[in-house]
Amino acid sequence: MPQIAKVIVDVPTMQTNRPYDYQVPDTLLDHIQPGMRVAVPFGKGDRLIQGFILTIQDQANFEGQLKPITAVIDLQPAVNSELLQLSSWLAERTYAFQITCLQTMLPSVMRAKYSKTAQLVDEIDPALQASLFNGNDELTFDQSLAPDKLKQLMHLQRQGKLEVVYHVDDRARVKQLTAIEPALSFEQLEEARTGLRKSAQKQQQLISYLQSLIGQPNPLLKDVLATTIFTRENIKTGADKGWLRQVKVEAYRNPYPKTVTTTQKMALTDEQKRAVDAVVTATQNQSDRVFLVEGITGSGKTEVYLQTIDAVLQQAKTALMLVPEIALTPQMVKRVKGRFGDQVAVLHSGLSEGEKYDEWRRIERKEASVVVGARSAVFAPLENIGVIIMDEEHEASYKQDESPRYHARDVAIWRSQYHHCPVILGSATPSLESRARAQKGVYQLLRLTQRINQQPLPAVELVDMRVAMKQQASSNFSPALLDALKDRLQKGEQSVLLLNRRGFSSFIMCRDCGFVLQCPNCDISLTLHMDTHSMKCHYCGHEEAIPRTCPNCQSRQIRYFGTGTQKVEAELQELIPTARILRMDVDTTRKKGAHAKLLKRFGDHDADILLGTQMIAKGLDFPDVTLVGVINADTALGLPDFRASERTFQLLTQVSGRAGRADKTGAVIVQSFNPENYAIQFAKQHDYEGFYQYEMAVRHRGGYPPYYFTVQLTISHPEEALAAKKSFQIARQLRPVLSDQAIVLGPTPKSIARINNRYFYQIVIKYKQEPQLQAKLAEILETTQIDTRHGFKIGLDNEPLQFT
DNA sequence: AGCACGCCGACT
DNA sequence: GTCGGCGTGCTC
Repeated sequence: MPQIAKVIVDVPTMQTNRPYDYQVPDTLLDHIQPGMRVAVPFGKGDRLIQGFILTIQDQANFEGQLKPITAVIDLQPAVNSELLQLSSWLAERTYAFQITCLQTMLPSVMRAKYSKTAQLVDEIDPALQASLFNGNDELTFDQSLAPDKLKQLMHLQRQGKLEVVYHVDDRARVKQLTAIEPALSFEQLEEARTGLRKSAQKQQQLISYLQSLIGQPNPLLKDVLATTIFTRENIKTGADKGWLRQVKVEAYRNPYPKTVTTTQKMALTDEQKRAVDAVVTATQNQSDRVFLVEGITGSGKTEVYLQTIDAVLQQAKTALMLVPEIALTPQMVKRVKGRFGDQVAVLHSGLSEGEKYDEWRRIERKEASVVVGARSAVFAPLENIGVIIMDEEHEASYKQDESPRYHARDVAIWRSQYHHCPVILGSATPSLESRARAQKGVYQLLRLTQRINQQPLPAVELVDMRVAMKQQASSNFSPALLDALKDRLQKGEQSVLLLNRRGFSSFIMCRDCGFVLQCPNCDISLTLHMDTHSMKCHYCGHEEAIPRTCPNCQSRQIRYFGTGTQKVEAELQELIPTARILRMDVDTTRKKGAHAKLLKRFGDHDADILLGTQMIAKGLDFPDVTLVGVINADTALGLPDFRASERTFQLLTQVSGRAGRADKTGAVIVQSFNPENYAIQFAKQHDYEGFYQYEMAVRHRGGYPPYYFTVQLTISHPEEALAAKKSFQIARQLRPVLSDQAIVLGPTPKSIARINNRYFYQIVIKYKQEPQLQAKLAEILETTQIDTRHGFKIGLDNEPLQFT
């Protein structure tokens, strides 16, 4: 019976976003399986591309002549049945191509690279061969190939003297090392010894050494050379005489070679114990319940995760723990590895491609049963998952900002339903979406209100910058903050300074009264557009002139808001010349490992003040930091995004938690032009619940998530008028299928209206229940496919986090 | 994406 | 007359 494989091909377009039928050659029949990568001919020229086998069946849907699969790339399926199903779901939910989803789930080295070579199949003029092929008979096509040479090649191809050969290169390489293995038995070696001269001391010793290896695991050559008296030459002699064999062994690139000190379970508080018990009970009952652990900083959320993982491992299941990229510090890894040892695999962007591949293989081979990783680790090929944990679940980095625009939280919940296991979402400041679900009973709320060390949360002092500016204009430092910094310097204690860089220069604020220009219709800040010299609302398109004086207090001190870290560093150095300042921002942490190095230097007291952007707010824990200063609390508030308050609250709460975590009490100083703003006030009080209630009312009033679902369409074109026209055309198509409950915002131009010479427009749909919406959006994507030929790009983001 | 087919302007 | 421009259609 002929076997037909349904293959998803690596051609990310709308038209090819479906399985293609291929014939399975008899030679491949016995080991081909769904989930394997294959190389298949595709299109007129039969160029070779990578594909994924979805299913194997005995009937083809396609009427025409089927092409055979050229080769199977994998020995084992690269994607198991669960992840295959997940890729379909993900493609549908995020409006992405299934091939893009499949590639996203795998380490990047498993994505094929393509190349094309020209191969001579007949004799040609030797002079031509010399000039074209440099004397060889093969030549790779690349961008450096001159057009006239290309012409000559095509001519030869038409004459049948040259063939174009396509290559699919799997870059997934297994690292191999050489090991030493005795080739003879103990007795045979002894026999070999008798043939030696007495003086051949080294060889005698080598034989004894080989005898001692029998029954032992084969040592690596490099270890033998490093730890024994034998040289490379001795080993070679042994191999030549047939005493030993040099064998290739697979090795993992180990990103954490240092042995970690084991750590012990900590005693749990009653609250922690209750949380662990609740989740562990769920794991025993195979329940796919979602728990929201709302725990203040220092309440020991991590210990709850670790003990839950421990219980899950005892049930012979596996565990997946997601952590935001910036929180995935060496300290964090050490803590988990210290508890669970070598069965932990770590996946994050700091690893090389090869290291990621090796960690992935360890998981796939069931050598690792605990996975710790950032967003994409949610696709780790674990089987029999017992719990999925997502720390800092409110973090925006869990949402991928390119296709497939998935949220790791949604994937985690999907997988938990597949594995019948619970999910823990943990945060000191849960996203409103999650907290609201806990309110409705969709998730189960577990609160940790006590700090482990029984210390009070640090006192937060608000400094009104409107007042400070009057005394000392144009300084980023209020007298209060400056005095506190000097005080810590004198005591030999450390300080952390946060510069909030979000919303840099994009909005304007009055320096006298803190007034931020708002849209009259939307309760959202207007964004400054320098290209059109106007203030615009990104939601409704409202536009007005840039004010010269403050509409609130008539001051002329109304201007763009924003400051860079370098400028602040220079200013601070001038104000406190003796302070050793460490600056941490995108510029100083670009290189691999730079982030960790900076943190280590600070931990080693190489500096007194750590100055940085948001990245300093996460997870770092230095016992000698007794002061946290926030230079500008309000910049995020000026963003044209309804989540601005939520982000500000989260950020302030997080940095506050950095102060005085050990025995020393900490202080927090927050500079703000809007000290009365509710997000800042609730953060000062460490009152998440209060903020949650208040913000929910604001969201309710404005009709924003979690009261509404949202979906964002982005339309772009090199010509602005065409982008605008197409957007309105799409909006017109949408309205008829929507109910009265749905709200269509826009089309409006995006805040950065032009990127790479393309003009961007967006449409945001807010809705509660629109059964027809998903299908209509998919249809729009389909029908606008023709337009991509004419320079249009249409993108869809389900539940966007960024509205800029 | 990338390849072939197809239909119009400036060259041997 | 042909070479080659890129608009259009299709890929099992």
